[in-house]
Amino acid sequence: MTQAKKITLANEQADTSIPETLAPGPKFQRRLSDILTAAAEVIAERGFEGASVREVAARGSIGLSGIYYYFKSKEEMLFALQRNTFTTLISKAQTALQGITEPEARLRIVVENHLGYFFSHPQELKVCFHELDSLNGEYYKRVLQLRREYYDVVRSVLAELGTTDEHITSLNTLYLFGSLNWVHMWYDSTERNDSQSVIEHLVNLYVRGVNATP
Amino acid sequence: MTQAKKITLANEQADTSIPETLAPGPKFQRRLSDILTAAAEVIAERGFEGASVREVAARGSIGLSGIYYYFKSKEEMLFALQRNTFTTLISKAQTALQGITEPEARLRIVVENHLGYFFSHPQELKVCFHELDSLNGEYYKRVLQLRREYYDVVRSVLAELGTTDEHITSLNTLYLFGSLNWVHMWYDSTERNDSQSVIEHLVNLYVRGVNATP
DNA sequence: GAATAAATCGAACGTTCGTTCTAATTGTAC
DNA sequence: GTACAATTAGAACGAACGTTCGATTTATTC
Repeated sequence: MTQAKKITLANEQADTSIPETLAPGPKFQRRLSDILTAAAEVIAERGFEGASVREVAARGSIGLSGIYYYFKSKEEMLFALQRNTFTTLISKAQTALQGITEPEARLRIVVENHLGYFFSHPQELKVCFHELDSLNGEYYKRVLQLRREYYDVVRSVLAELGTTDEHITSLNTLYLFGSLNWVHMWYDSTERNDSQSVIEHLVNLYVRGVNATP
Repeated sequence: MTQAKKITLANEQADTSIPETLAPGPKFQRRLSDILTAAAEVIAERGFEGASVREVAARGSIGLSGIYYYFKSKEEMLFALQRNTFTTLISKAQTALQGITEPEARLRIVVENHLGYFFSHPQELKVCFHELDSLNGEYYKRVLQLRREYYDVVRSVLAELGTTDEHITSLNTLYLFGSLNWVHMWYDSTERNDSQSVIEHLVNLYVRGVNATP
């Protein structure tokens, strides 16, 4: 009954030690994931305020009130979407970085990871990009924390690359995030816009730009 | 009576040759400008869909229905805001570039112009950054055209700086816009965040990053 | 100061929104 | 097949939205 609340907010497993009924249930998770995909589509297209729960429900093949079985509010839906995206980005980046030591290769991995996820999940990234401010209170704080974690991953990679000045490295990290997140405004997957060259030229820009003292 | 429509959409002067009554009237323009400032504040804070005409009216010290004396719809208000911002950005950049020939100096001027306008009008730039997709039809087309004009100004400056490859120059221009437009997500004017160093490091990054063949 | 235009106001309209509630349906274990 | 929980459906709520309209106030011209 309070399943949705537990899952999306705390992600804590039901610690009931009764028989063998999988607590959240794989079916529940699959349905929830479907709804989040629909939500990403609608919110990316209309913005969070402009997206109606009714349209998310329709595109998720569920009734309007059915949404509220999985989320206690529209805002919690947005929170779950952003939380999923950032935790995925962080864990994928950390996995891909493991064992790689060469600084330029590590930067390439970070850029590839981010843009690769954008190419396959453009709506999710666009929503995370646009709608942080649509969250309030605890939701806002927790997503902000995840963004900081992700930011730290990228900054530590840039720090190894060139200058040792912390302030400059921080600025460069923020500039890089700008470049990365702006891609959705111009990248057109229907044109033969080579995704690999987008990645390569961005890496080149920062490899050359970060190095060398003035 | 249909003054608002003429001004905001076509900007055509009333060609009545009667005596000496200034057609649009400076008072009309001043009031319209006040309302647009209020609109920028509210839309920057709540997003276009989330911003209510009622709140814009209240912050502009005018009644709800008074807004519709100046704009025929909420969407036209957003259009006027974006049009003003981009035409200002373009004309300021062109003026500042006049007579300057050194490529690096020209890039510095472009970055200074954009960020300087952001530091003094953060709400307006945030709105332009976020809400292009909230416009439809003719409004959308005309703002898109202005963005392209501004993009061309910046691209031509970057083209003089280094590589002669058109495709790479276009990519670098888009990366630069990303870095520039992302600033509003992290720049805090209350902290002693030195705005000049933000400009300088970004210029350095692109001066070094654009040059040199792989 | 009367006449005309510019600017503002207050009330109301139909619509859509997020959310809730209760009942019905489906799946699952004995 | 009966009992019970998980899941969905339908109808309804009050609130807030963009927009319109007629009347009223303010400014301008003679």
